[in-house]
Amino acid sequence: MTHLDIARTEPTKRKRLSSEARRQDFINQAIEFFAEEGFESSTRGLAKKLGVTQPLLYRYFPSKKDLISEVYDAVYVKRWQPEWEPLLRDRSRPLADRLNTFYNVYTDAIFNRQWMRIFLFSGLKGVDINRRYMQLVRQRILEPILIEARVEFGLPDVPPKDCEVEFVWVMHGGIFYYGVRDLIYESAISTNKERVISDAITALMAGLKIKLNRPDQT
Amino acid sequence: MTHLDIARTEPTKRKRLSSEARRQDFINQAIEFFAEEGFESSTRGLAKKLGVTQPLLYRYFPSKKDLISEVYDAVYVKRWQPEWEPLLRDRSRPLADRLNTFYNVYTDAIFNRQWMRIFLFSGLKGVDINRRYMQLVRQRILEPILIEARVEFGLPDVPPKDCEVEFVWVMHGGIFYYGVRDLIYESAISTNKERVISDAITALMAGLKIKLNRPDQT
DNA sequence: TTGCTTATTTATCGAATGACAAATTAAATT
DNA sequence: AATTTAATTTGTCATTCGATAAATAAGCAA
Repeated sequence: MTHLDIARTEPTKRKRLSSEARRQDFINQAIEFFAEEGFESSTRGLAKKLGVTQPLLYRYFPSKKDLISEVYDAVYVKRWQPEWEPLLRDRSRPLADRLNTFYNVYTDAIFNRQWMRIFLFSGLKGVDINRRYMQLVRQRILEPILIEARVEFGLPDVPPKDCEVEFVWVMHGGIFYYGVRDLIYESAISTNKERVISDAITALMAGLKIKLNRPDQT
Repeated sequence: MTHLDIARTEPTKRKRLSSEARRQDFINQAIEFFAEEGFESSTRGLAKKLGVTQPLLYRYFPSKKDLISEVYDAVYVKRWQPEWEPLLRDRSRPLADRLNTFYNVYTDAIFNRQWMRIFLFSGLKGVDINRRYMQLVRQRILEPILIEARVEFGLPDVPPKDCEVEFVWVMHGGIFYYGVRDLIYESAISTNKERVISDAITALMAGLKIKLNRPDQT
């Protein structure tokens, strides 16, 4: 809608972007659009948001499916920061400190309405990239945390057990779900993210201390 | 689909259910259908699953929207058990025991693919009943847990602070998200629900002990 | 200017959607 | 068996969907 042309003084001075830049702009706006309306929403709705006609989209993307794939890629792949893992593994700092820093920067990256909604939408669709993201979290975040915890507690360096990974998953999921309540359900109580994270990490460390020191079945 | 009639020996012996029973059957199958396919899916698809024609649905429900409302009601309202709260408040047992019992029966009620998917779908749609459910969880589960914890720790009976509720939310959300990983993403590692719950409660109790005893800003 | 290339729109297709009215079938009642 | 009532199907509508082809407009090079 919005008919920007009408509001504009210069008549139809259409700045032509390079093909690739325009394409990127389309993808970015598609992220906003599909995050809000869901992937079932029409390409006509998206074109309206873009201020262009619907068939033009097919000049830039072969099909709606391909456009959505680009959206996934921009959200899941391009917003993952490889420096997160070394941050968790930096043994010059106490683990609790590292965890606080990490979860603050990690949630800075993913705690926004678009990321969260696209994650949930795609999860319900059962797309493959969603599963791969979960594996990435396990390998690059949760298992490193367990390894570092054993070092911190002076325990022998054995590979993390499944039920230990699950335990860290619960804490991680609790923080993630705080973001869902805040940004999607808009029902979070405290908007003090740092505080929520530090409390969760306190409980995680206390729980890990108990759990890792207990001789375990499984 | 399925063409049950063909498999059946007696020809077209169509047992006629009472109107209300048939309606309930439609709702139950609609839960399955929309949980799997999403609420955007067609009434024709649902009719196919039911083995009837699509216009028949409009004999039982004025519109698709009304049918979906019935689905929400059946899932959110009718599966909530009022005895959960007294269970949490039964001071004849240690709180950790009560929490274990409660979370096992609570997850028995909600840890199924249908409930979870409908919860997530409706959350993304931002329907009102979703917000009301979150308030119910807070009032009937999380705040009672905090009150009972203060009693357990011999602390004065003051109303729970927001950041304390948030802390319990994180644990609750962690358990909930375990269900999401298990039933929707199908990426849970341990399928030992009881173990996951008891570990989470251990961490919750340890975290609460630290948090409730610490003089707190906010 | 002229011609060439690329971006964008107009017009349209076939399929699928929610909904409705009328015809048909089957059960219930007399 | 005849009649009434309710359940179900057939047929159809206006709209919307993703996608394509052809026409137009705009930038660029000569």
